[in-house]
Amino acid sequence: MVMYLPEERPVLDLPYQMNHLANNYGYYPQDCKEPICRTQHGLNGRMNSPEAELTSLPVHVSLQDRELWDKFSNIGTEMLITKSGRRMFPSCKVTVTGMNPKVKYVVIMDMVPFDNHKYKWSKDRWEGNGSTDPHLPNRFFIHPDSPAPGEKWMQYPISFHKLKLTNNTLNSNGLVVLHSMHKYQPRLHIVQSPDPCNPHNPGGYLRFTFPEAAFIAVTAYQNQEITKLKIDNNPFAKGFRDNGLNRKRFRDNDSQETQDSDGQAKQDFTPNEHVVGQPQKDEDVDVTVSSSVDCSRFLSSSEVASSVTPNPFISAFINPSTAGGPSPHQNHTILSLNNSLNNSHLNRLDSFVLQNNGFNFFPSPREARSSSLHSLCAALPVAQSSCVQTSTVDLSRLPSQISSPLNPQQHHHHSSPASQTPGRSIIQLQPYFRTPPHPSRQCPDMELPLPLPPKLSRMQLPESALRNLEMTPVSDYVNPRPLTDILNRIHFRALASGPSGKVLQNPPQPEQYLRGSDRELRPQIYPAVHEYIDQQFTLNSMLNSQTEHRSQMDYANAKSLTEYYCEQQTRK
DNA sequence: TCTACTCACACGTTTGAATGGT
DNA sequence: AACCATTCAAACGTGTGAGTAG
Repeated sequence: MVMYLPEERPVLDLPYQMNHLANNYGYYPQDCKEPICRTQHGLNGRMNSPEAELTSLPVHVSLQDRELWDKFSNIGTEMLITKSGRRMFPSCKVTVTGMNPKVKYVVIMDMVPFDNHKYKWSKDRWEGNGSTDPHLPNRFFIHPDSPAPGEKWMQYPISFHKLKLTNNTLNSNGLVVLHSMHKYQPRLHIVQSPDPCNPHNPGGYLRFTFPEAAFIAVTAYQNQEITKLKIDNNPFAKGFRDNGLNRKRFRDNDSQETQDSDGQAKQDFTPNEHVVGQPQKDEDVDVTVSSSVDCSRFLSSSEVASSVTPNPFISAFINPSTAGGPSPHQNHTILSLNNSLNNSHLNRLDSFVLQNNGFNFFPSPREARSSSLHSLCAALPVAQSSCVQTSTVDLSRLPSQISSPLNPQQHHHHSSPASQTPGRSIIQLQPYFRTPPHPSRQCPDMELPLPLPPKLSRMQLPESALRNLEMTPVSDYVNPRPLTDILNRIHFRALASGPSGKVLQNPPQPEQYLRGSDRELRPQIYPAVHEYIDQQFTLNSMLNSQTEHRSQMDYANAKSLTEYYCEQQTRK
């Protein structure tokens, strides 16, 4: 486990080191963890402690590849944004602990402004360049494996490497839209599916931000050291290593760079490196199994009513009769919500959905609108064993300590701005499961046939992990735990995506799965935090928009995802 | 002139279909 | 027929540098 010592982190000589917008709480002591929990009860705003499920769990999140992130952060991370979308490098990979292994969760990521400033690259450093452009509507990247049981989320790091950034506001291909020359930081949302056994329990909602993953969005790299770091660490950029000598186009150019014995350009940013307590590479044995799901759809507020297909995972439950069944490449959804979505707009959306579906599940459009986050989750499959309870949190009681990612010494306490945080912020939810869960939910998912896992990419394994595999003593091959772990994880993913693959003979039992807390490597731990209510509304609104689609669903006959796919298979 | 941005390009990786062997 | 390993080509991800717009 790697302990993170904020006081010892290097201070980057950049303007605007303080993060005024990112309600971020990465450095709370664990007992300061405060959740967001939404419920239809508890108007008093108090957290009914024993009843809280997700929010009462010791859920912690830690960012993976801290060594790499620190290298970038020490220089000033830049992320390329292009019209067609660019992946992040490093990508966000997080490990989660403390979830209920049996309860299903939706994991979402978005980018939030780091501060109120626009930047410009001046010679060799970033400088402030006026105030920020109007913030773009949030677009949320729902992890393609969502929903999945906590057991699965905790088993291996959750990778968001397929998240793409763009500066094209018109792009509707599932990209997260950012402003160039602005600073952002990733934010993770963990949303618990509500328990159909207990309609009064809408589950909970936690949110985490990662200040050391903050970056400036650029259309072209400004800092050559960042370029060099990317080339040296991103396998896709191998063609540019050796100072580009591998490239035919530049082969004739003489390089002035010093080369090491392997012909690799030496990195020269060491003066700024000050990585505290980072694991040695050889110790870094975490393995991330990437998802094979592709990103291609998103849902913006303006498109809510225009028949945009939501996440197939979700749509399978929204309308099982029309969903297309399992696909080798499920789309996942990015939702775009405009905070300024007004009531009239919402009313129009409600009317549209209700009228066009000829289906009046919601007692009223208003109720549909207020259904919020957990209405979406109600449509998601929920683990049989989940018996979560209702809880309420009084946000006004929560600490709001903010730490600057680049200058942690500047920790300070500050209370939530009155403009952003009402004294007591209670999110009310309406549960939509009105009947007991389908009897087939008595059958645990584990009994389903086990599809074969997709191929493991060498690139998705850290170099150290590869070295470990290559150097593993013979005796270790007798008990190849890493591989079984990988297969176990893939098994879990496959369960979530349907029994469409091949079958393994001995599917592991749930008890065999590693708990996240059992992992050896636990870098920076992020206790859960609360957020300002307006930001809650952003996600709230986002999920409301999905709720509009849910109106097609007959909740009385809601099926689990695996159940649905089983039916699809049987029909074939 | 400067800055921010777009695009085509070359190179490397990933992916899945096709093929052949057991 | 089923399974497995290998091969191959297309698709994709990457930074570069020339060109463009304001």
